[in-house]
Amino acid sequence: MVLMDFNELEQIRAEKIDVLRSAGIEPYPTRAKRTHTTQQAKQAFEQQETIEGADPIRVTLAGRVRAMRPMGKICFIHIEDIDGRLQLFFRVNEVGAEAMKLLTATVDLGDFIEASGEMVRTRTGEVSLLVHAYTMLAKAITPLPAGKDEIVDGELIQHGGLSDPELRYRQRYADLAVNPEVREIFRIRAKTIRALRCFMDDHQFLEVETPILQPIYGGAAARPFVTHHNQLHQDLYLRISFELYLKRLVVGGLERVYEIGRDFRNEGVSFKHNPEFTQLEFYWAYADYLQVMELTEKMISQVAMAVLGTMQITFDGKEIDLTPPWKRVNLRDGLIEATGIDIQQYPDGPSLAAAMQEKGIAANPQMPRGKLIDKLLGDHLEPTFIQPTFLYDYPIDISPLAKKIPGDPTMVERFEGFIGGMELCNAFTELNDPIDQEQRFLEMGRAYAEDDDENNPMDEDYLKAMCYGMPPQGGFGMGIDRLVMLLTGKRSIREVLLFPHLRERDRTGESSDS
RNA sequence: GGGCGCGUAGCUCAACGGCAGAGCAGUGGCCUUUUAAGCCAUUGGUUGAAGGUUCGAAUCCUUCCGCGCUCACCA
Repeated sequence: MVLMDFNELEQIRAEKIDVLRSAGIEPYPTRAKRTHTTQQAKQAFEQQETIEGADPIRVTLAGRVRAMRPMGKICFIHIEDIDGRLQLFFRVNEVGAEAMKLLTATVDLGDFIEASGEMVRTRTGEVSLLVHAYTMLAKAITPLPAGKDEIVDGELIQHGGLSDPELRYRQRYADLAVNPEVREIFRIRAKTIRALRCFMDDHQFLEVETPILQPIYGGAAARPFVTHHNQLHQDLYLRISFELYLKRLVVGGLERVYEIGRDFRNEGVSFKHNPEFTQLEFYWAYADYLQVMELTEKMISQVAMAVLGTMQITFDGKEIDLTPPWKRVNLRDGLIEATGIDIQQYPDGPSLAAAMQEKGIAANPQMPRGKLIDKLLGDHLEPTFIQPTFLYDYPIDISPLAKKIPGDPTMVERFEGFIGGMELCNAFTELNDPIDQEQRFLEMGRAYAEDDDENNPMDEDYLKAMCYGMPPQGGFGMGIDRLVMLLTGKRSIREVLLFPHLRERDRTGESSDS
């Protein structure tokens, strides 16, 4: 029982709850009566101040106590609310001796309080609320993990605040309460998603929702999470992409569709991977991957402008310019330049692996050709693409849902977008030939072991949809978390997820018996 | 999963084989314009867990738990 485990500091605060109750004060009242936020009150005051002999501005503010300076018969408290901090000025003259005594006896840093009075300027010129009456709104028992801070030229300088990453992620509420820059990350995240939505809507894309629980997973090479429907006695998978469902909708005549939602992949966790992550996918009938490329650079640059007001961002100490057009690099040419290997000359895995080994690049000859190429581009191209770059024209064997380049049966019309040395998006001209698609599924099946989870099962219903006729279309997928990383300058995906996945804490403290 | 690093008071950190400490927060006192308020006094620890080496372990060794970085994995 967590409430039995109060430490000494919490015990002392919990006792103050009793002090309040015995003074006839409810420490958790049902309602608040706020009339202004801190900034509204400040603005109202500053406006009124210019008028000679104007009536005082009377307000009721509510917020969390973030600083407290009791000085005997007066007391200064800074409260913080959604849009900033404001100083409360308590004087025994206004609030009375009894309330003054209770203030210092029962109010702690972290408590939510409400105070009403008139706006004034203190001797040092700070706009403050001269408090006539105050009430407790919610007594905090656990002290915030905050150090002291000061405001210098409007900048908040924290002295010894919360920095332990584990505590920050496990107790994100405490992190948010204490670190305003963390709150800002999630404002940027919200703005980013809104800007993406606006962009898609403005381009006549219809927002849709497709199943998260799927009987057959597909659309990406990834291990799925498995779950079970009890009543139907049916295993279900959490989706690893939206692709196959969205393209069914294009078959149905919804020419432009998009979805923003969560994907789940049962894979390793890293600074750019979380088991669940947010994805934008769109499908665009009668467009090809070149049009998608143009729409992509337009979208990202416009989103940056909407969110940050600029197309110049700084990521990992590097200046990045998102202004279109972006650099375009042909995959084959890029690999020749970076590694001296012309993938065209090595039609299968073993020959390509041998060529790689000759260049001193570790390569497993057992690996399929596509995976080797993927490894080459991941190691030798991806990290070099700091400025926005489209890498285009991929080998067919790592792109089973993309359409062949006319006249070249080994390559497909596909591109990936990279920024800051990180893959951001993946797109292609979609394969719409059901017979070709069935072949690709069968080839994929052969390339993977039967028990390999990445061996995507044949989705017969998807083929059936395609048999009804699927218009040519361009498709696109992007990790929104990574875009938010770029826009906030954060190197870890965990920084841009409110509740990143962490291993379960060993609650008992006993060593595991496994 | 492998390698490296880290885990000490509520928070930020010292002590690196010899009495577990500081600042902030807390508690008591003084203080009617402060703002990292100040002054005086003071509480607070199973050093992540378990085992081992040693006269003696926060410190050295082993195992485990968690976090970080990194490699592997990751159309």
